[in-house]
Amino acid sequence: MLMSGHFRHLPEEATVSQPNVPLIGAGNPRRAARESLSSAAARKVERPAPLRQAVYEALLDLIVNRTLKPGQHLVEIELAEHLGVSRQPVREALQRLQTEGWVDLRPAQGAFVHTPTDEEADQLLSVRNVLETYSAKLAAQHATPEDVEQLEKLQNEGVAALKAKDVERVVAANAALHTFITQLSGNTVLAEMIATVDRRVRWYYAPLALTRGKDAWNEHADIIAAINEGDAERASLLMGRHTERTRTAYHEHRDASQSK
Amino acid sequence: MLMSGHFRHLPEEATVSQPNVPLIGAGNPRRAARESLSSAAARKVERPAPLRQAVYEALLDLIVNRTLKPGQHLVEIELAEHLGVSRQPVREALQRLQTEGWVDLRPAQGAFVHTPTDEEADQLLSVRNVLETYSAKLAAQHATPEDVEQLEKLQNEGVAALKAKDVERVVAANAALHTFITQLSGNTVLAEMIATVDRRVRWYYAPLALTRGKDAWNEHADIIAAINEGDAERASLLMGRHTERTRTAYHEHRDASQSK
DNA sequence: AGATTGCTTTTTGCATACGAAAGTCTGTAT
DNA sequence: ATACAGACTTTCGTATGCAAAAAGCAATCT
Repeated sequence: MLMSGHFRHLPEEATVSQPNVPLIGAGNPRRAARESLSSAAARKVERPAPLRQAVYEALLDLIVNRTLKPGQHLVEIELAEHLGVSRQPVREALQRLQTEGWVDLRPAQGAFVHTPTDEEADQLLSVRNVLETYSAKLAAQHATPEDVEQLEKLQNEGVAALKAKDVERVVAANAALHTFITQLSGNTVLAEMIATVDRRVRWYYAPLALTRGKDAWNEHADIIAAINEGDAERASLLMGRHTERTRTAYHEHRDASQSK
Repeated sequence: MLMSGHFRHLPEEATVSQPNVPLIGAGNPRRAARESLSSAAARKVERPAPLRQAVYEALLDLIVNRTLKPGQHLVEIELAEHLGVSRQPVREALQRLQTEGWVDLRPAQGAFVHTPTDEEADQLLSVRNVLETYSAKLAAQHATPEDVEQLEKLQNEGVAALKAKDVERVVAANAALHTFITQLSGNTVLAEMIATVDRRVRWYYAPLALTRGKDAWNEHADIIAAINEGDAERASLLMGRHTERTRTAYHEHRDASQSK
């Protein structure tokens, strides 16, 4: 019977911008909820993004940062009350999360945070690698000297972060570099696809907290060189090797942590 | 003001199984609507699939077969009345169609059938080719003798259809062969991704009504041979060439029909 | 004539309500 | 003590209702 407005399975101080807006009295709940939810992402849109968009982002964030755990049953009304909206936008957000693979919707039972298997994680990783390899090829064909300059900037940042042993910075720099290459491909469909897959891959493998060291950044340097020379085949080949090594590293790391 | 229950922009005899169920009197509309909509796909599910699933399939079909034209504004209540359900399941189906790229949802304006640009179509085709090339590689690594036998069956069917000059049969055989290879890859994530992309590619290029002739099937034969030998690199290489030629053929065909 | 403002109509977005299905618990019979 | 039946509870799925945004339209002003 949904005691108080609280969200049962969440820590009291959850990581949402404005959790648990109380919907006081007669005011307009929609307006209030929208104000509270539509932070960063929604603000720059001309026409206010619908509530469901904000709900989608909030839920995705809760899943990615593991406030909502894999396998957990998501009860619509609890999510709704937690976010200060009705069930409807929550449902629509869950629909979208399902098609993107973040939750499973079981008929007449509701939504469950998707639990990835090792197999599925590996398959996604493979697909990402293939797509990234292709994006490197295209990037080599399209990159301008300014683009290469930017690549080298990102590369330097990564190496610096590595030297400073700042793991978080290394991860960020690595993501930035790879993302930039996907965008250089000029194929927006491809870039978006990689972004989507990559987000799930990171989610799956995040618990491993793995970063490859200097080797990875040497490989980056070679890839950038190939892009600079416009050698598409070589850029593609090197990216293929690079991502494949990352994949192997994940496997070894996982097997090691599983057997202990 | 929504005269009669009709769907304004559709021909009277639309291509849905049971259009315009009247919802007579006091009965249970949900049950009735479900019965009428849940043809083929939904029937085999144990627990009855939700209405939104049937609505999704119906709408996707209407879009793919171009009853609903690119750019057309989809008014929720018209779709709802046409299908004999309320707006809610329609909304949820539209959500899903958006994430899959079939419709664009403009805030406060509703759904519009997505209009593909030449550029987007080509990008999708490129991505599909890359993924299919990879799937051929994996297929060569996994295929059993029985699988190869099945491949050859499909190949023979295609060649026979070609000889009979039955375009529709050729298209079907071609799709079946490619699909089977993606499944042989053993990577379900990959296979589903290809299926999704492929469906949109076919939609975009369908107006061209293009089929490559004997060459394509010779290439198929070579690919199957490589898979049979377990030669992953060769299968991959050949599939890459094959899909690339298909892409070129599309381009030439399109440019020809555009300039006339 | 063309642009502009204010009103009306249409359509979306969200909230609420209700019936139905799945899950849970309790009591009884064996 | 355990297994089964039935009522009870929870939660979903869909329908309906209502406020607000957008689109259309007409009268007015320049």
